[in-house]
Amino acid sequence: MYTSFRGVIMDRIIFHIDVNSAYLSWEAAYRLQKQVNCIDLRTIPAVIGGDESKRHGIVLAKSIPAKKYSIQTGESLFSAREKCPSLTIVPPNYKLFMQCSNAMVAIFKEYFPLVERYSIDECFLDYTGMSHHFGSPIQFAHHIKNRIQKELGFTVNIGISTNKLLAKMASDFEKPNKIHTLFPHEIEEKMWPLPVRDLFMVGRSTNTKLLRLGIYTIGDLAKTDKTLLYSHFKSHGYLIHAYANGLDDSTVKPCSPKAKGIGNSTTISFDVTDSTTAKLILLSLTETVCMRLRDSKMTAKMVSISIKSHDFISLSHQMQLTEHTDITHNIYKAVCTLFDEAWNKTPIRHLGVRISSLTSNSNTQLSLLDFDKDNKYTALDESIDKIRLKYGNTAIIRASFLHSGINPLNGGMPEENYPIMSSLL
DNA sequence: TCTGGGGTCCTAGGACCC
DNA sequence: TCTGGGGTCCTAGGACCC
Repeated sequence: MYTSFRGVIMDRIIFHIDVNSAYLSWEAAYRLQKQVNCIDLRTIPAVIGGDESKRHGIVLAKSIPAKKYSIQTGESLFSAREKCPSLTIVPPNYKLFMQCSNAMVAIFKEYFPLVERYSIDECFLDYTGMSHHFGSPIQFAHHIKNRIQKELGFTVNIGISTNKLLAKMASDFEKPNKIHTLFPHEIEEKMWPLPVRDLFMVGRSTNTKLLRLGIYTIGDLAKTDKTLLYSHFKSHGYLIHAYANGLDDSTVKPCSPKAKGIGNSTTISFDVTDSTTAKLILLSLTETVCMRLRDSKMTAKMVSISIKSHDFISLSHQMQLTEHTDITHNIYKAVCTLFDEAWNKTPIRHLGVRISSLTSNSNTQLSLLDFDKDNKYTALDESIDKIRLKYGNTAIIRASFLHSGINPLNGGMPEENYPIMSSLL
């Protein structure tokens, strides 16, 4: 709720727009546009999936016919194929996905000064006070949905309500290509009968615990005593209780305020059993992370690594640097120390590098002791960044990667000389 | 050849201080 | 020798989202 200039309390009108099976729809629309007489992936059991030979073989998006075989996003392609042997599997094309996402956002920006890009395929819009210009919320939702379908070739669901949570829940109702409202007076009828797992922020683990407590539907949760929920879920209990009752006072925000951290990680196509190889992969991850850091004009003080072993046991280790930096060499030194301290010699499946405690690079002070050395490294990083910007990421690589068989820049989109997706959002 | 990658937030428990 | 207690900071891990 907010007070208008006349002092009248008005309900907000929030839209949540969600692309139906985003990756799959985008690929399908692209193929239809490029090729004549080709089959629409949305009409057959099909998924977008990673490369199994690289151990990236999971379902990233599924068609509605694939969903009928109970194929789930995130499950292995191996098990998806078991459920549906005739399944069509298509690799992801992240460049295309970014273009489709950007094209959709461009349409929203024709009407809305403020678009919250919640993810690559979801946006929140604030329609409050706009009925005057564009008609009733439902009329406008039809207009914008039809425009996207006609001009971009894919469908969206639109949820309409008085806050973001309810709008998001509404867009998740029947799909595809549908508009739903979930106003407060409709909560009891439309949201409370749903399984509690369908509520935003009730994940697998919370769901299991709720079922054990005899809480099966969102309505059950809404009517559960808050203090009981607190005793089992701490502050998360209060959150899901409020959500089950349709309460959310967060506002539609312009893009992402500022990143709290930058990280890249990779699943390696083989198990790594020696520290030389592991550190080479960590270097490639550090390079990408640091390029993104410098690109965002920030410096970092916290460095963390993560290791997932061949048997899927994860661990992480972190350390604070003595001062903020954006120098690849200095961050890599910390990464190596962390790895040596953390690795217990079990074969490694996955490695990650993440930096946080970010601050603007304009207020970073150089250490007096290392002043000359740091200046040299800063100049080196700068020239490398420039060359890569101008001639591509493979134009200059560290000698240690030569003949190593390891990608010199790891993280972001595999196989593509393309900027990191999240940094474009 | 079953199980990705990029994020954010919260909490338990230990270290340390007075 | 019957083992304070409050506070802060840090870390690792886990939960959730897309």
